[in-house]
Amino acid sequence: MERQGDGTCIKKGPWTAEEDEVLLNYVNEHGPRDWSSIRSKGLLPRTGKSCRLRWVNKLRPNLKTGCKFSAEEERVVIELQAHFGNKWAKIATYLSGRTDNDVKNFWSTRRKRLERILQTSPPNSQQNKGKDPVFHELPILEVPACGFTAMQEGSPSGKNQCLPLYPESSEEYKMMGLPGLVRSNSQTLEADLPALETISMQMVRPFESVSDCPFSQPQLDLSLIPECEELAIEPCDLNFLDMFKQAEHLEAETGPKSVTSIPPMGLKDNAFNAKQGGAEAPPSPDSFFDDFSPEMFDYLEPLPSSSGL
DNA sequence: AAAGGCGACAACCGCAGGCCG
DNA sequence: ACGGCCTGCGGTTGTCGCCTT
Repeated sequence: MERQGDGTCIKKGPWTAEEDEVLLNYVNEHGPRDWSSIRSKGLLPRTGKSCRLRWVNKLRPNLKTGCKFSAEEERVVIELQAHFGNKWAKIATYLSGRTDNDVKNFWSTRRKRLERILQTSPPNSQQNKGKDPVFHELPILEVPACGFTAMQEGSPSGKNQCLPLYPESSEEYKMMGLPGLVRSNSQTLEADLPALETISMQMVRPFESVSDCPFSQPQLDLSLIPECEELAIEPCDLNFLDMFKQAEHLEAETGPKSVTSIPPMGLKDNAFNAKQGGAEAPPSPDSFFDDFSPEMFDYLEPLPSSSGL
């Protein structure tokens, strides 16, 4: 309990069943609003904020409480995070029964795990001396941002298209990741929102089989955003290729079971090798995604739930 | 069996935006 | 136009239970 200036006490910490009941009764009677009046009326010694949070995250109807993220949900979160950034509330609206807190927790747990996995990897090659560790860029590496665009087969243009992304800040750019720099022609994000709705629909009705999963059918028609082309090459040098070299090195040392035995994220061998040689032109945009497949997620994190698809 | 690591989840905090007087 | 209040959001931290060593 914490005493306020007005003499009243504010309770913090875990909610009791009795408090939940009071809160539910209040919402049933008044609707999910006027949270502050719950305290002012003396119904609960909780702030309006705390009440709202409790209702949104636990008491609201149709929540998937105690239910782990399915493989499809994971993929959707990954895709949407690549496009929206850390807009958890927005992402949550595309996942039936999930709250922003759920998505946020899911993502941070995932990120922590990835960081830890890579931290246990041997030190980077000389190329990384004096640079931030590669794992700082992890969210980039795990997000093949164009994967879900393959489901836009019914788009008006009749083509599968990548959502356009124009990073306005370096932070946005970092969050987005290289694949997000690739897009087709002049489409707006708003124009692609129906496609996102499709994702939501898919989440409500889980894919019947692997072959139904739109993520497994990448047919991309992509081109680089001209103004970002230069930027796109940079992270490739700094991160992707470092990762690939690391992976290659580690695989030689520890065998293919190593967690860092990383497939080259859709880079075709020729593109990868050309880049390694350093003399050739950067890989073509298409070559980044020709090999995209759902398995590309799996090196980062096994998806136990996906095995049962 | 005990200890530590880790993942999942719950809840708080600070900030920003909208609304209203 | 301005300030206060309310709501919503994102970041962070704490807790608990399970698993591994």
